[in-house]
Amino acid sequence: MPVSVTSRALDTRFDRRLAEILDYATEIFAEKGYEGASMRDLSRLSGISLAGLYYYFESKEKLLYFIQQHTFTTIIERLRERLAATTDPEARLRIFVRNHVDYSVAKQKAMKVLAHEDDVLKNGYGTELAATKREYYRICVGLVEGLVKADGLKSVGSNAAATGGINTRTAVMGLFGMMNWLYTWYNPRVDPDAEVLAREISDIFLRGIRAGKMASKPSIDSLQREPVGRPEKKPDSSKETTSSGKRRK
Amino acid sequence: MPVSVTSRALDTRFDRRLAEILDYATEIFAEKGYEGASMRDLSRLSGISLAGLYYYFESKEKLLYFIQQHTFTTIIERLRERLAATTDPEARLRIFVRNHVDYSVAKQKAMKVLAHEDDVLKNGYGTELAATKREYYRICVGLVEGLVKADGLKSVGSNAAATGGINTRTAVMGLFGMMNWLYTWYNPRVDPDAEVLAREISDIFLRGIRAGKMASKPSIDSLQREPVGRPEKKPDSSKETTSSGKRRK
DNA sequence: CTAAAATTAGAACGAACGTTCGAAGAACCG
DNA sequence: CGGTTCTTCGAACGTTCGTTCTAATTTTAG
Repeated sequence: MPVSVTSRALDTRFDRRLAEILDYATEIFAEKGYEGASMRDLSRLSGISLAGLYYYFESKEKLLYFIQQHTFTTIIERLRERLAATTDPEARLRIFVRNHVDYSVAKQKAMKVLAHEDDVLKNGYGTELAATKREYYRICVGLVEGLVKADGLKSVGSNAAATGGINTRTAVMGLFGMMNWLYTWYNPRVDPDAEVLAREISDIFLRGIRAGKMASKPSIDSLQREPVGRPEKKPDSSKETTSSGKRRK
Repeated sequence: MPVSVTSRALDTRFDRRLAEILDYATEIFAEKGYEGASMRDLSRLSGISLAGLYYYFESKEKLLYFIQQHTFTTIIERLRERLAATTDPEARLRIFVRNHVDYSVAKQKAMKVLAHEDDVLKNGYGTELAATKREYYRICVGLVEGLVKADGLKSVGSNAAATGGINTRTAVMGLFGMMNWLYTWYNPRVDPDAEVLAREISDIFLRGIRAGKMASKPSIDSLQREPVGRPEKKPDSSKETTSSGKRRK
């Protein structure tokens, strides 16, 4: 019977062993992808027999769930601790970025698994993870809105706010993009450390969403709704492709 | 024998049929991932028998290669056409973003496959795609450097340039992050169209890399080298994980 | 030391995988 | 019309997949 999911309980032999296996699993999932990695790969890497693995978890799916859930909750946990330190909007946003970048740099593989195998888990664990993810997203939106409010003015409407002429959702997703893309390119040997990196990303974002003398139009947009998706038949008009092949022997 | 890979040659029946299959393949690869999707899935979706598929291409791997190579070269092709229109640095950067966003919105699934199955292909096709990708990346770096130069000053050093205090590589990767993350969240029914989206992303990026009155330190950094990676043993000190499991019946 | 509990692993399960083969059907050209 | 070429497919190939069964081994506690 499952007990907890958070950090505690590294005490028992069982938990320590499971944690070790999860690290190995994170490694191959990051390397070969969830579907591409086999339990036999994990067996080989961990040195535990194929059947032996199943003493610690009940399925490959649950293995992925453990990894993702732990990664997510740890990030949020640490964020909450750090955010308690200040109420200044800009400082809080910088803390958010710093926290995310810190974890991405320290646990690059776990972040890759989190970002890469995002929509693998289905109805059971999938919805729970989606909720955790939404929670994290909402924290970020809250920080950005706090920032917009603190800067005074420039906010247009209530849910379709404009940040320097930029939709809040777009801005937040842009920030997540910069941070979550890290795993594809970050190389500790040539790239700045987490502190510098977080500052650079924060700078781009903060300057980016604040109004300045723009080259194009200042900000006349305010017509963007929130995500409430109504069901509908999607036409999806995409066609066109390549040619070339083998053409029969 | 393979002939071309670019846009032409939708003439023959063979090419038209292959193009159709590639569209179906893009769809399931986007939905289930390359490893997760089976040839039987593709057979079912396309209505072509399992064996019949192999008349048009020689392996699942080649299928992925076709999709990725075509997507990449099309984007670059269109970009080159559009860039010919102007020499103004800012306008050119905006064209780059617009072109990328346009394609991402119009061919969301293809972009997902491109971004998601980035490191699946190995030595043969893999290196060719990597070269194409690097070419695209270099175009973007060129545009950003042109922008920095046009803004005058602020450039520090030659390869470790500072754009408003931000490493060029970081800035470019941040931009790619914003654009390539699109496929994870963009919803045509609630989000701005490509034009608006491209403008918002460009605005964030352009304001972001230009110096302004900052809240924190202005820009004293200039100590970041370029990617020249020397081979070395990576220690990779990451440990720590979750607990909880089933604990034997 | 002994007995119970926790932990490991060899071997095998059915299912699904990518791919191939040979023959049958459809289209084309004289 | 007949003959050649292009296109399609059912059936099967060998392999690998996630998972389970059962028994043996190791650890723990009295």
